[in-house]
Parts: sequence; C-alpha cells; structure tokens
Amino acid sequence: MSEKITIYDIAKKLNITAATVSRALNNNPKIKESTRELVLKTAASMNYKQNKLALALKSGRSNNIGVIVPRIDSNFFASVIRGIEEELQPHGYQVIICQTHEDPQRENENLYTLIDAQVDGILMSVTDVADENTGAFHYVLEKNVPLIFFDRSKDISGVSSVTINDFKGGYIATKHLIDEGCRCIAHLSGDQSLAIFKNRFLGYKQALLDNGMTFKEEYVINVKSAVEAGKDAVETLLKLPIAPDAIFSSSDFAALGAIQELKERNISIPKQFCVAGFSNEPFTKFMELSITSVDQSPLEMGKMSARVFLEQVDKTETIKIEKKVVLAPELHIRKSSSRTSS
Amino acid sequence: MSEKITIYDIAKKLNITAATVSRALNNNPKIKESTRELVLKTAASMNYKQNKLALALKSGRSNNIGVIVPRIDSNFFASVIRGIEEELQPHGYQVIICQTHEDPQRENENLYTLIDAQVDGILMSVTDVADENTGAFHYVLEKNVPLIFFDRSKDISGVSSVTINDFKGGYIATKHLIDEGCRCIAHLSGDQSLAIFKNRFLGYKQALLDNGMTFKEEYVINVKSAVEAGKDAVETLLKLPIAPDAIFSSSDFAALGAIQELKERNISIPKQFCVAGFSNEPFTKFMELSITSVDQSPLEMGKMSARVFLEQVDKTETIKIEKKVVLAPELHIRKSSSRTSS
DNA sequence: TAACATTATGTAATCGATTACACGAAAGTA
DNA sequence: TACTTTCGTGTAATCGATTACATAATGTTA
Repeated sequence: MSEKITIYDIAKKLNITAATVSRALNNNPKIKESTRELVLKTAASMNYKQNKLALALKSGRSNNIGVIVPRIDSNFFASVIRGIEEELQPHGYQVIICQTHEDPQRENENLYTLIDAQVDGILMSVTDVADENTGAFHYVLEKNVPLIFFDRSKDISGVSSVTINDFKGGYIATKHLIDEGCRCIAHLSGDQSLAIFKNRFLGYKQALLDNGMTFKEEYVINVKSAVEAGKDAVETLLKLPIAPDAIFSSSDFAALGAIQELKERNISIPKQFCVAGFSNEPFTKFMELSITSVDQSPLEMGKMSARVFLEQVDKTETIKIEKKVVLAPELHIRKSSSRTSS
Repeated sequence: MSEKITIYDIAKKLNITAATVSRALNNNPKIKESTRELVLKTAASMNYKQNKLALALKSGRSNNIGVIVPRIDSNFFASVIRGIEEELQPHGYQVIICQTHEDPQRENENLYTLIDAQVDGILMSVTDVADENTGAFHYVLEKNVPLIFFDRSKDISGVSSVTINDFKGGYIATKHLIDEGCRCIAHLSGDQSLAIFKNRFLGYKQALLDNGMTFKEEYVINVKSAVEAGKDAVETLLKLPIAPDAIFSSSDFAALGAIQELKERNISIPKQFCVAGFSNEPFTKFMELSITSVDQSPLEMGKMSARVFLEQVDKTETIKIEKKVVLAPELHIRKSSSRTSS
C-alpha cells in the first residue's frame, strides 16, 4: 500500500538526480533556490521521510544511545533514565534500555549487543564492580564509543562518571542522628564491593569518629536492599549487650523493615529510636511515620550524565576526556528521626 | 586504533569473496565445511562483529521496537517496560523509550520519530484518547508497522491492545467496600475521556446498583492522580448533607491523600471510613495503615503486549490481526478497608 | 569573442551486508 | 567419452542516503 518513498522517487519525478535531491533537502548552498523549493514541495507532497538507517550506515552514527541499568522498575533508575531521555531527546538521540538484573554476564552481553547495534554512546550503572573481567568495557572504549558511568561506577581510565557524594551522604545522615541525641548508631550497609555502599559506610564511620563516638564492627550489618532484611537486622541488633538507639540504613527498604520491626516491639520512634534511610524513595515521605532519607537527585544525575555524553561525543575522537562529576546529596529530615522539631 | 572489521577484510585475508564469507557466517548449506570453519575461525581471530546497521538497511528490519509512555518514572509504566524488555530481549529486539508527558503533540512527534528510525513495532499507552487527530497512528499503520496499545488504548481498527478489565476492577473494589458494611461509597474518578477511568467509574456504579444502593452524582469527584487532590476531595465530600463512609479511588495517590485528610480529622480507618485505591503502587503495602488497592499486573501486561507484537510481526503483512487482550484485575485487601479480618 | 570563473547539477563510489544469478569444477550417469 | 547434475564460489545488484569529483551551463572580463 504505502511504498517507501526514497530520494530516487523524488528525483525521477522531477527528472533530476538523487544527488540533487539530497543536497536540496540538506540545504546545501550550491543548490539553486528554485530547485530547492521544488524538491522540498515535491518531497512533502509525496510524503517523503528520510531513512535513518541508510543515513546511519553512511555516517556511522545511529543516533541511538544505550542505557544499561540493573533493573528499570526502581524509582531511582527510572528517574535517571527519565533525565537522560529528556536531555538527549532535543538533540535527536533515542534511548535504548537494557537491564542486567545484577548479572555480570548479562551486563557483558548488553555491552556487546549495544556496540553491535552501533550506538553512539553508552550510559550505565555498573552491576558488578568487583569483577576483574573488564574486557567488554575495553571493547567499548576501543571502538571509541563514549562510555559514562552513573551512580555505580568502576575505575576504568578514559571513562567519565556522574555520581553523588555517598561519603557525604552517609556523613550528614549520621551527623543528623547524632545531633538528635542518639548515642549508639548502627548501620545497615550494602554490598561493600560497590563504592556507593562502601562510601556511605565510610561517611557513617567518619561522622562517628568526628563526634567523639566509638565505632564498633558489630553495629554494622550487611543487608540486602529489602524490607525483610531490615527486620532481621533489628532482631540481631537488639540482642547485642548494648542495643543501639538509631539506625542509618544505606537502603530505604531496609530502613522500612527496621521501622516495622521496631514498632512490632513497641519501641517508639523517634523518641526511643531514630531511623534514617538512603535514596529518598517515594514511599519514605508518604508514610504516616515518614522516613528521613538521603536524596540522590536521580533526575539531575540523568541529565548530567547526558550532558557529559554530549560533551564527549563532540570532541575529536582521539582525545580521551575523563570527567568525574560528583553531585551533592541532600538530607530530607522527616518524622522517623525528628525529635527536636516534632 | 580499532578499525572496523568487515566481511571484506576477512575475504581479502582468505583470498575469497565477501559473498562466501557472508554465506559461511550465516550457515548457508551451500558452503563447503572446510571453508566455513576457516571463515569462522578467521572472523573470530580478527574480532569481527556484524554491522547491524548494514543488515538493517538491507533487510528493512532494525530489530528495534519503540515504547511510548506518558512518563517512565512511575512504577506502573516502568514495570510494564520491564516486562516488555524481558520478553523481547531473547528475540533480539532492543527497546527504545519515548515519553509524552501527557502532551498529544509530543506523542505525535514520538510516533513519527520512531517510524523514521525504522522501528519494527510500536507499543504504547495513549496519552490523549479524545484527540480526533489520528493521523500519526494511521501513518504507522500505513507503513505496516505493528502497533499495540497497552493500558490506555484508543479505538482504531487494526490496532491490538492489552488492557485490564477496569470495569471489573472498579466493581470488585466497590463490592468489597459494600461487603465490609459501607453504606455510602464515594468515588474519586479520573479523566473520563480515558477509557480506563470511565470503566472504573462504570464498574463502581454497577456494583452499587447490583447491591441495592443508590448512585448519586455528587459522590463522584473528578481528581488528578495526586495526594493533594485526594485531600481536597475529602474536604468536599465531608461537607455533603450525608457524608460518605467509604471511598473507592481510581488512583492510589488520591487514596493516600484522602486517608491523610481523614486522619487529620480524626476519622478512624477502617472503623468509621474505608478506602480503596487503584494500581497497587508499592507504597500502598508499605504504609503502617496499608491501603487496599486493585493490582494491574503491569509486568504481565508488558510481557503480554510483547507477545502480541511477536505474533503480529511474523504474520504476512497484508493480514491485519486485531487482538484485544484483557487481563483480570486483582484486589489486594489491606488494612484501609479490612473491618472483618482485622 | 576568446578565455576564464562561477554556479548548478550529474556521475559514481561509498557505508557493510545479503542474495539472485552465473559459472567452473567435480561427480554421477549412460 | 560425452552429457547432466550437483556443489561451491564468484559477480554484481541492492538497501537509501551522502559526497568527492567531473562536467555542463551561465556569467564575467579583457
């Protein structure tokens, strides 16, 4: 029914060559004004649409960029992607989504697939930072495809990154708990091979030390980012000789679980026990007992990553710029830790 | 540094033609076994990767599919996209994301852009159903690109859709409130030009009538899907001569706002007042006073949409199949409406 | 008017892969 | 031995656009 209209069809109709049509459509100054107008009018009337694939093949640029995340149905990653899409759309780029489900092999496959698909850049949040196998990453770099890490990054030369200052995030959350009068603060940490969790932990530790409090290993519990894990952690913590009176959790979900378990045990929040989480998930502010949390400004992170990509893509290919953007975390103080103001 | 390796490079090295290389790589049976092995080995050693753009241009299939949603950072849409990605990834398709921000013009632009980019199919949730301007949609259909609506659909011949039974969703939620002993149930509705909201409303109405209750216009309030809107609605409802004792909200966010406002006024939930929402947003089950809500199984909706696409794409192009898949909603009963069980 | 500059357009290669058709060589058949 | 298949590979067109180079048409100058 609708045959594809190409520049050859236009050329034939006007008794000129495809080259002239192409030039006319691209506003090449060497084309006579009358010809240009004729071509433009004819193209419109024939409902011509440029075939981007042909253009991509010729130019070597697909105008697609790939985004790799552990999973898309998390508020954080979805917001980052939103930021990326909004920033790149005006520049004519389309965003291709890939998920790793925290599987390093999936991550590798995604990288190869995206390069195969000739994307013009890859923005990603790394899944397994500890994995020594950086083959796929170097493969990307060899192809001179800009690679940008956001949130979770890996230390690879030539790769830019956009992260938040997780150390500071851990620090201000912990400092806040101290300021609220908490004397013994526990920490629910995440996978320490990931810099984000490591730094949140280090920020927590430093805040304790800077404020004359002692740091003890047994108050740090490694948890998965899940409600159940938070409950279990509280159970463990309350068995300690000296029970803590506050928790700084590197995950909002674990913080929620902790709160649920504390309530179960009739421990009053924030009076007897304060809790702060990390990520500022939407639910933290919806709760009746709203949860204090560190915001990571995911939308801004996405936009910034996109901007870094745009900078890289314009540069001469031979120059490797390595830009490290670090965004500031922001503590949202809510009921779960507001003794003074409530 | 890393020049792109093409089949011509392999051909030159082996003193054969690119055609033979292509055939060997594609397991064409006409190729001598020894030649095939040689080519495969050489290709591997030269680190050859097929250029998908060239393939796409030749075959007319990009192996990309476009997904258009109002916004990606909503749990519902993100989950649908997750489902789509997981179902299509094994089939070699990449997912391109577009957002409309509820702007019909953006929606049109996205449609044209995706077709320009030669996607093999478009899966979308419609932004403005009332808009009579279906030009972009027909443009897609003329190009014989499979178009599938999910959740929010528009009635266009030749277009398949995957939705949930919103009527039933509204019905079972309302029936549940009736069963809990509520005598006067209000409804927070959404944009009635969207079938999903219209049907939730109709289900609500029918449940009332089927159970000997009277339906009154003044108990139906049109709200935006936002917390504030829910609060305002409660304020309005409580001013009525006979105040309602329950709310069925077509949005979880409005339901949350309603609950907050009711609590503010010291109305006890669920004893004096029951509330049920729609969408089963993550926060509904996290609340201390968890919120009853209708689940739309977004992941399943995404997977199903992808499957419908896969069916369409294989068929001969001339046959227009129009498949309407309707998923069953599921009511998750929680504290905000559990008088009997709690 | 001859010589030259300028302008607009045509010719053909290119991007990288696929594939209908052609063709030579080997194998099978009479 | 002569003829027909079969097999494996080469030739060249194709997908749709861009662009270096060639060339025709027009204008300018001495």
